[in-house]
Amino acid sequence: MALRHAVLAALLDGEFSGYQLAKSFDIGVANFWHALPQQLYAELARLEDEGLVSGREVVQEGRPNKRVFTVTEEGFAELERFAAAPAKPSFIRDDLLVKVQAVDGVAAAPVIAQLRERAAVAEAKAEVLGKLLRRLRGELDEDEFLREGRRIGPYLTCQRGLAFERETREWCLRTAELLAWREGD
Amino acid sequence: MALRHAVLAALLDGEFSGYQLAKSFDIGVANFWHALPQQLYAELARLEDEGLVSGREVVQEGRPNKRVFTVTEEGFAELERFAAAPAKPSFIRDDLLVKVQAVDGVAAAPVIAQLRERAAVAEAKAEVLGKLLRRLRGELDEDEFLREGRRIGPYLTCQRGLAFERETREWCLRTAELLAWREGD
DNA sequence: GCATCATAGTCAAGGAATTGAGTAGTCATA
DNA sequence: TATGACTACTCAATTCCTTGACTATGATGC
Repeated sequence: MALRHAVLAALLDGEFSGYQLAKSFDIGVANFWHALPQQLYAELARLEDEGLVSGREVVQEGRPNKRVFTVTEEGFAELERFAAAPAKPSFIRDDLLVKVQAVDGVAAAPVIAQLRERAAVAEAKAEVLGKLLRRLRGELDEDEFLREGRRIGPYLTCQRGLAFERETREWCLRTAELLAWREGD
Repeated sequence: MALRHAVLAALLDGEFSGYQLAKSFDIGVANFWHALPQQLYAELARLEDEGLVSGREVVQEGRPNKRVFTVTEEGFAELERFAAAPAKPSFIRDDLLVKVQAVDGVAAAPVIAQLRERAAVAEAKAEVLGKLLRRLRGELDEDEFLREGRRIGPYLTCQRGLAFERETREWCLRTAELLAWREGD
């Protein structure tokens, strides 16, 4: 159960509601953890139950009220424990790679189309991440920020995400070209 | 339910038993899909039930017998359908990145240690993948093989895996150095 | 004055994955 | 001769994740 730790880590940047997390998970934390809204709500409820986060009602005008959460002392302690514990090996799951693995045995055309689409998605995501990086470091240049910034965690993970998306794009395009060439020839 | 497709894709390269798959998943298919032995056995049983693979007993000397599986016609058809269906977005889950995200709020030392360990693991995996690539292309050079080979799927996915591991290594090392420097200063 | 979208969240069912233990034969080594 | 390591596979419990539908308010467009 490590979604909880991803949530705690995301909440280090301030108060967020389940809804906000569900939105922002897609660009920030989603570089390394993905979750649907229902999961986030459920996890936040559990975390609050266990006293690792505390929620408060925010009354809003012009839209429904929301509950925002912050990490408690116990929450920090839990993160601390988690960070010091041995990490389980990461894993990727990608339908598209399964399809490429099987491409010699199935029709290539739909796989090529999906590779190109994925390349476009990766490019868009890379751009978003690039902007996020510029926003995070503000006026400073990268080296300066990384030496002196007081909140570099998200920056570092975004760097990783950006590199990943760029490479996904390159590989998808290369692979799509190759398969298309083999089809046409 | 897409483990089944990863299994089918893996079985395109020949007959394998659950045990063999469980081993080789770690180097080949595990670049994009990870599964424990129990899951593989269960999935193979289900696939056989549904007629997508067919198993046969192989009597062995000096070790327990095993059941190896091959993809049936229906299995191919299922793969075909899968390859043509829209791919769900891939996702990554990585404890270590969660830890880095949270690194401003927790002790950095254990995170640094884990980054270095991960870098070493990634390097080892990159080497294995490099060897696998050389083995797959045999005498040919890469371009030639990709133009003319008749089984390039695994090669392409290994390329992606190799790039991923290399980048994991670079990022882990850079990040570990940075965090260590910030600690020491 | 109605439809639609965005915010904000909830509920329940079912499938998939992880955890942990267990069986059983073979082989090397100490 | 017994200890551990490897092959080969199984079972059960639990936890986790996904799918899909549902409620409700306010804002915006037509």
